[in-house]
Amino acid sequence: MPADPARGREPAGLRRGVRAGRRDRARRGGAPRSRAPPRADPGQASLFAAPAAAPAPAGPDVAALVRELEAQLRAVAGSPRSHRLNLLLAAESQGGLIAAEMHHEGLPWNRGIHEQLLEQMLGPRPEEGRRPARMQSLAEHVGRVLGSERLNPDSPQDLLRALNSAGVRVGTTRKWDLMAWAAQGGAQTEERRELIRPVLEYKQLYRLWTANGWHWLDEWIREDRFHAAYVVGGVVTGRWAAHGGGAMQIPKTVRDAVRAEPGHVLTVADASQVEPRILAAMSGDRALAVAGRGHDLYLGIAEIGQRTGSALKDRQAAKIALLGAMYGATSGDAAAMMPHLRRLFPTAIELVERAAAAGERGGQVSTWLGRTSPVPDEAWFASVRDVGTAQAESRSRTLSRSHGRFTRNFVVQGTAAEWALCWMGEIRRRLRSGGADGAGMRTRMVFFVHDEVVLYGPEEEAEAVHGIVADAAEAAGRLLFGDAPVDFPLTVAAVGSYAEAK
DNA sequence: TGTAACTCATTG
DNA sequence: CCCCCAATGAGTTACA
Repeated sequence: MPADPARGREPAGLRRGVRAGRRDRARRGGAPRSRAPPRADPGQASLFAAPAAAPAPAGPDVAALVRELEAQLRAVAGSPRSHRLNLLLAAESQGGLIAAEMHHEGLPWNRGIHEQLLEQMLGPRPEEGRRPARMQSLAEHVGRVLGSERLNPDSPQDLLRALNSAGVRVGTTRKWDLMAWAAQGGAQTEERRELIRPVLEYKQLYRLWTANGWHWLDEWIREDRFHAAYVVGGVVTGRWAAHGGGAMQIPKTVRDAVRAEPGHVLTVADASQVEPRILAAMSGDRALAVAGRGHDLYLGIAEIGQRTGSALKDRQAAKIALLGAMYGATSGDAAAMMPHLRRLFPTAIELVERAAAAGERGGQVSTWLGRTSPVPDEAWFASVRDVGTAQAESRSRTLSRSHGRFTRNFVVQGTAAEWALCWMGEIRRRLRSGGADGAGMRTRMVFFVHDEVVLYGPEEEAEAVHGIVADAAEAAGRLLFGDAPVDFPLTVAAVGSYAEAK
């Protein structure tokens, strides 16, 4: 059953019911549309009770909610894909519940270990408004080395000027630009590395300090828990977003502060190569599905590549090619491998190409369960139509292609988000019905990042939990794709520290 | 002075 | 190897 990612849009009532996301905010140009009411603070636990002392809260208008629900039910009933839409609504609803539970539960966070880590890397906590000692001395050192006293390395402009005048020919101050410059040094590569080393070190410490330093600890860790505030369906594709604390970007360097208490264990379950597996399932591409059965999908492709003499002969090549196909790479190794990929997996490639073509025309695409992509705004259509000059035509193509890459990725990323939602829903159900006495287990889901779930509970439940997350992954695949020959293997680790996983 | 946009690093 | 998809957040910078 091939999916048609470019099929017609859903009824308007449903499109309001299934939130379109927050993409408008990120889009430049054009006034913010601001049609959505201010989002309720996810940290506020009570949905129904009005704050006692607050005057006339702009709480939910029950009559309006009922009207919205009725419109939604009508829209779903009138849709040719009502079964899938109902599944989407149920999954979203369950997702809302899970997000609230995770927020309430919180990820165990050992403040002492985090502080130890900060002190080790940055030095003691500085006075307010001052740099940590290690950063201050690095800043001064960088200034001396580049011959720019009074350099403020926090300022990209300052830093770029100083680098250029010291002979470091880079266009930006990005880490990768600096490393590329050093790598091109020929015989001087080592000297160049030595020159930029303190700059890179400063940048690394700066990031740690500003994103996950003492301020972050003070603001986000309460009683040794990090309570991530999720926004279910907050991303335009249907992925979860998180508001506050950078919950979806917790760097690997601080994950060692996530610790189980004695007698407890963290179970970290990570789904492997979800998006290409999703692509295999929704396109009905048997060859791609079979390539991932029972083992690493990219390795599976590499094996096929070797057998058939294709250029996709190692894991890295297969990975780059497949990611490029889903992201819409137009240059480099990924683009060069597209013909090989198309020869091996024509059905899968056709799906993403059709999604891209629809997007380039300004059309909508939809996920497996029926979430539709937004229509570009009027300015987009105007620019795409304007091909009066060479410059305008070039701009038109850039915009068109860009939206094509977005819709190309939307179908895969959005359907992967649906799978993840079903996966967590199945985990939740099994946790609640599992356990020796049937009263449910004590282990809870405490954290989620797109294709990875962290659970926390007593050691003695760890083995059962491992089975539950794996069963749930399989069940989610069946729920969405029936008996399609695609499986969803996991990497599961029962650990005392998040840093030990993966 | 206050806000919007940019820059960079981080995650999947 | 940093090109391409989706995000958040802090700090800087441009500008009204």
